[in-house]
Amino acid sequence: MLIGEYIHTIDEKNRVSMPAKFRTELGKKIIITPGLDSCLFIFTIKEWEKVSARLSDQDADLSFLKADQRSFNRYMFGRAAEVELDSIGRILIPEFLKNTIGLKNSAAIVGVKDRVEIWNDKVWSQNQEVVSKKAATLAENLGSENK
Amino acid sequence: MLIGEYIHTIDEKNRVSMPAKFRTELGKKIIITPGLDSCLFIFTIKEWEKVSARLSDQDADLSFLKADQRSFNRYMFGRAAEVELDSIGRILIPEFLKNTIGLKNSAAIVGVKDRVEIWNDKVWSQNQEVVSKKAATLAENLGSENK
DNA sequence: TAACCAAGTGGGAAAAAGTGGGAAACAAGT
DNA sequence: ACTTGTTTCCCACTTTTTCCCACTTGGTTA
Repeated sequence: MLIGEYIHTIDEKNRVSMPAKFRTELGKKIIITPGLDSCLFIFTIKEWEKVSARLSDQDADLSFLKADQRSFNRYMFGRAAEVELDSIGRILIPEFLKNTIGLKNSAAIVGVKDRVEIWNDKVWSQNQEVVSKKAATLAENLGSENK
Repeated sequence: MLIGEYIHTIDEKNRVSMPAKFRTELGKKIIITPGLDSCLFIFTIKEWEKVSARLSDQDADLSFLKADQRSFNRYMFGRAAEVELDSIGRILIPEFLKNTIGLKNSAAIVGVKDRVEIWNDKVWSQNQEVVSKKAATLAENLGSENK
């Protein structure tokens, strides 16, 4: 399971070290896409296949309109990239993805169970501050929805 | 069952000794997360699997489509860490978790049935004072009511 | 009371992880 | 073919983490 938060540098060549703890589970090749809430999503190849199959499943009840589904798919697929880890575990972040979430030279790399997220580190910590205050409430809401 | 309160030192390398009484029950690997009420939770791997499964199920493959689920998963998994006890029973507290609850060089380690909690020792003792006063009042009220 | 043991604390040295940068390989345009 | 610029690969430095050993303290036992 991918968990934990790491702050790593993005160097002038757009390289970032994957936290060592993630490398075994991620494997050598990964898929990186723009995510939601201004971060990037990183999936293992396997996970990506699952996710993309479900997303493009026309019958799936994703609770949004078909037109929306199409645009959403363009967003997810059209801007996805397959990236390889170099010999010491770094990945190269495509320039266009870097720009979409305003990455500079420091990123938060976060394990969220089945995926990894990449954030502008400042945005990440601000977000977490807000969320941690709401955590109790969120937990309760999810608890009741999951019924 | 995990019970009792211990005050232990956090050294310069962020290490804390698990109370010897907890070690057998906790096992070699544990999960440490931010808890509620400004403390950290420590779970056994088993307990963690139960907790995380319950809180994140929904539509597992596409759980990232729901905003609340995303925030909560980020909080839950992004700020969790799998930690191993060293040969003499110490754990390493990740810097980011230490900061979230303002840990300095002394911590209260408390057994709470299925989990262990870690508190800033001052916060812990203040909390306990408040609670014990309430307890006394409660007891008195109960005593007179029970007439 | 001395010797002993278990638990907690501290610190040095080796190993691993993260960072930076140069040079080879490749591509594109002139 | 040559220059220019980008990408990839590799090496080297620095910092952090991990592993191991040793000291201390308090309680127990001979």
